[in-house]
Amino acid sequence: MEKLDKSNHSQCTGIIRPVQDALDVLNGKWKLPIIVALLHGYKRFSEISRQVPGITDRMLSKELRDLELNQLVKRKVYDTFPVTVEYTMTQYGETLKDVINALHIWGENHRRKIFGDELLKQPVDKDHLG
Amino acid sequence: MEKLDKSNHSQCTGIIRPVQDALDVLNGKWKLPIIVALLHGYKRFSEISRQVPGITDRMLSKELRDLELNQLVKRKVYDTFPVTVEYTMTQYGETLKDVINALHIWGENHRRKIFGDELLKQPVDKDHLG
DNA sequence: CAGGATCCTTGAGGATACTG
DNA sequence: CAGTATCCTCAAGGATCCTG
Repeated sequence: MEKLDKSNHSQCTGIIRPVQDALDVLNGKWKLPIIVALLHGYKRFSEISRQVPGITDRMLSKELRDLELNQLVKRKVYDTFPVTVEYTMTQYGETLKDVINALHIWGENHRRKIFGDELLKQPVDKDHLG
Repeated sequence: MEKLDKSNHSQCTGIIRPVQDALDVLNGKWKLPIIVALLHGYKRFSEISRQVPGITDRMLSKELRDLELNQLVKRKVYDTFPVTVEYTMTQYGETLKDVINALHIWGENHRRKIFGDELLKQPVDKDHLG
């Protein structure tokens, strides 16, 4: 029974998990567009659907459930006919703004950097940046 | 020929693309562990491989190429025998630290929030958080 | 309106073997 | 040592139809 490989910087490696957690919350094709829509105040299922072009009902439903499980989004059902459902960001969900902002800043700069460089050489690899 | 749907907040929707760009740079199963390893100064292919448990040569090679294309990582070949290759973060790559830090802070708090809540109810859904 | 159920496609990633 | 080449699996996401 030997020591596990805890040498030098294994504690630092522990940063990976929380960072991945944060990334997971935003990952997938639709999470971000949905979150942005909700941060802008859109609420009903069909409204979000319209605000997120291309998404299917199935995915929207699934992703909203996911966001709800992560307590980022709150779901309220109104007993109208047909039924109306209202989605809102939770207060906690709003804390994502900071993260998204950091990503936004870096991402914008990255775009300038990559396109600025590569457009001069080759028609940018489509797999490289969306 | 009608106006595209540019109404109200379509400019704000433009934040989605750069944020996704930033997310793409970090996404996938291995990007982050590799980046963290390199931020800690690990360099040679096999060293990184050891620092990122579970990764295959194929994936490591592929991800490093990807990071290199994004100019986050620099690759240097030394004419030894057998050949030695050294990977280092570029100065630009180091700018990721800020983003990763923001994700880290939010992610750690998220972990506390979700586990703190849910452990009291049910054995946490494995699909929910890694 | 707000979804659920079912079936299908695609691509990320794994396993294994090989090479300069 | 530092990869490439091939084949394979599996899950994210798409398409379509159905319902309270």
